[in-house]
Amino acid sequence: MRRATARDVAETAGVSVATVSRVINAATGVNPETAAKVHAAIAELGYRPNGVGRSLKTASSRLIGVLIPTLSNPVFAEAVDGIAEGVADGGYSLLFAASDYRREAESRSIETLLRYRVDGLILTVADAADSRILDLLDTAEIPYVLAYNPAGAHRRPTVTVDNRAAGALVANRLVELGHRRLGMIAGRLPDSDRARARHQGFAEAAAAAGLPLPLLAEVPFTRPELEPVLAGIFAAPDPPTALFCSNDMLAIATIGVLTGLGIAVPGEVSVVGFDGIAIGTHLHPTLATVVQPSRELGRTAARQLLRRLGGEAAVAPVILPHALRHGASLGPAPKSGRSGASASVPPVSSPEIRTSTP
Amino acid sequence: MRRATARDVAETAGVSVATVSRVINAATGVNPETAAKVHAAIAELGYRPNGVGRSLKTASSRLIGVLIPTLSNPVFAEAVDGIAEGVADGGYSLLFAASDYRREAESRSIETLLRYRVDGLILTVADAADSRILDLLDTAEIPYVLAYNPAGAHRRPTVTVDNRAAGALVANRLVELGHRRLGMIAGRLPDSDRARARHQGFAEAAAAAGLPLPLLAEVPFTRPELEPVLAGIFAAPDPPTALFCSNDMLAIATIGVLTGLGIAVPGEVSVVGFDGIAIGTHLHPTLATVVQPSRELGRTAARQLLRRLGGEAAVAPVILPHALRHGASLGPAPKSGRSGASASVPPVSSPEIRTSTP
DNA sequence: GTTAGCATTGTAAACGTTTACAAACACCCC
DNA sequence: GGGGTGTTTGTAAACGTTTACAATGCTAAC
Repeated sequence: MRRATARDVAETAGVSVATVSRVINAATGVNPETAAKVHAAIAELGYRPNGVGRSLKTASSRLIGVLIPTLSNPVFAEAVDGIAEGVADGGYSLLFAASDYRREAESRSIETLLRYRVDGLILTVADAADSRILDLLDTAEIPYVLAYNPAGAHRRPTVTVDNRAAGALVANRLVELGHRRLGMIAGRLPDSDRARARHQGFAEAAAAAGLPLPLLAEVPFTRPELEPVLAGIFAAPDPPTALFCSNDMLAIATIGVLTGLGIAVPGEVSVVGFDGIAIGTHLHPTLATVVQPSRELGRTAARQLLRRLGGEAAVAPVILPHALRHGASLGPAPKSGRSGASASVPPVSSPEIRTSTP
Repeated sequence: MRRATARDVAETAGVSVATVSRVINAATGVNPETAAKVHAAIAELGYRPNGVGRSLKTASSRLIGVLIPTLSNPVFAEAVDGIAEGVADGGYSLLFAASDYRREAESRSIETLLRYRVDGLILTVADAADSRILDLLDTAEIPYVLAYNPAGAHRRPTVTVDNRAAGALVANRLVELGHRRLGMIAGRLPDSDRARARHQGFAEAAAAAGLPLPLLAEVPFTRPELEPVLAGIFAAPDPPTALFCSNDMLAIATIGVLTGLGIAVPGEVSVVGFDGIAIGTHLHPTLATVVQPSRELGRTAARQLLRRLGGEAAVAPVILPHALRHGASLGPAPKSGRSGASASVPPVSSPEIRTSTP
């Protein structure tokens, strides 16, 4: 049976399609009796307005495109849940795509979303400062809001935390705990401006505290091969006593591999993550991490975009608060190096050290 | 600047819109030189075909609607990732909605998805056997595939595991380990036919092993208030020595609350979850659970739906394999009850006990 | 009784595609 | 040279809405 159209409803109700349209759009100026007839016809036929026809005519799809790296990382899943919550108020629906951290998939997915004529986009891209596709959105004047991507010279609207300050916060806390040899495990830096900002803050704070440049290991975001990397790091002399991981998933995997290698966490090495995924507090050991409010971040991004769609001019970046959550994976620096070869760690001069929580 | 249309491209290239359409659809029978001209015009104007116009004409949106309870539970997030992977092959995109476990949101969301004229749907509903909205989809002959919802008399296409057998598997394993007083913590049973099937299998196997009816506590899926529930259970005489939770998130929360109440896991009570979310192996204690292949489940659901859209008749249910994953949250029954008041547990007669792994 | 004003409804033209059909043309064979 | 065949292109109608505009009928004021 063919699906009923407004025309069918019109015939059944004995009115014109224009009247039907007025009724379903709750427009003013239609006789209550007529409206009742139309509603009866709608119910009788099981009519459901065709959004495609409407979109074509009104040039508005009531669709928001969402692109994130992957749903397998709870930090993004939660944000999308928040976005869904946020756009529902405005009567928008979500057209979803995942890039799997691949840049070419990023462009391709956005192109697809644009084909559907989404009214706006919420995106987490590899690098907000250097993105052809974002340039394209800008020139085409297609409204979008970034999520997680750091604010910067690009002046693009985004909702995020201060990743650099957060990275510094971690370094300072580690220094406070007596760590002198720091390391960072990150997803490939070119694939994540967040990770880059976190690393920058981390390294800067380490330098400010008079520490040597932290070791940096980059691994692919998807299926990182941590075992050889970590084995290598801890086979070398004077390995780090603390590792900052660019996200919680990486931190969890890192702790798992370290444990497998017989390296005690936090006895021999402390691990700090980033994101504050809910499950972290239930891990063994509980995960020390920088918490960012993901659901709220998604909701805010949605709200900002709706505001923009509502006619407001370019919206300013929003920086949400972050916080360091303590966990059992973080402890004081061990008294001596793993190999026993390194000299004892000199005491840290506390006066220079400050943690900052925005 | 107005967005370029096929008409603009046609004028620029000096051809008709029909030819433009033929070119972008890679149709046969167009002169290579003409095609080149058209491609040049497309590039020059930055033309992007309007999917809305196309959908209207072709009566196919190349859109798949997805409805799940929530993205906050990794089991669904992973499945959606799998679905996205699966439909991408066919050139489909995903229109996403979450019901938050509320039935009325379920209908409302599906109605919305249908307005966009999705070509098909992948759904996890509260109760596949009793759903007005699924009846509606059936009569309207709108293709859909369920995910996670158990197969049953309703004969609806679904991709799932044998939840009942899995529930029985858990009970049998607990009996093997000497547990005699079992309990189940579940989301509200009317809100989840999966939980119901798991409970059924669990209770049946317990009965078959000659055990008393397992205790059952139902809590809301969203923000379950476990503390009073568990406190109540363990204040009563002869509390259970093993708890089967209807999903991993609930199991994790349960372990957390039990620990807070000073009840040792698995020393005093064992906890078994369901879903096999990846993080479970990193928990403290590691989570014993029934593993279902979520990503694969999503991928399969997508494939089944595409097959159906490709013209195949009603597709049969697919039952994927499940497996019990051991974890430290599961141990042998304690020698005596928590209060010390209960009699010693009689030894279990092993011959009657069988575990089954499909 | 006329007519201005208002409320209600209808008519028809878009929106951007796809596609059946027709037209134009070149080629080849007799 | 005529006509059949095949390739390439164009014309125009449709898909299901919304909405500007016109038309209709009614009320009320003159």
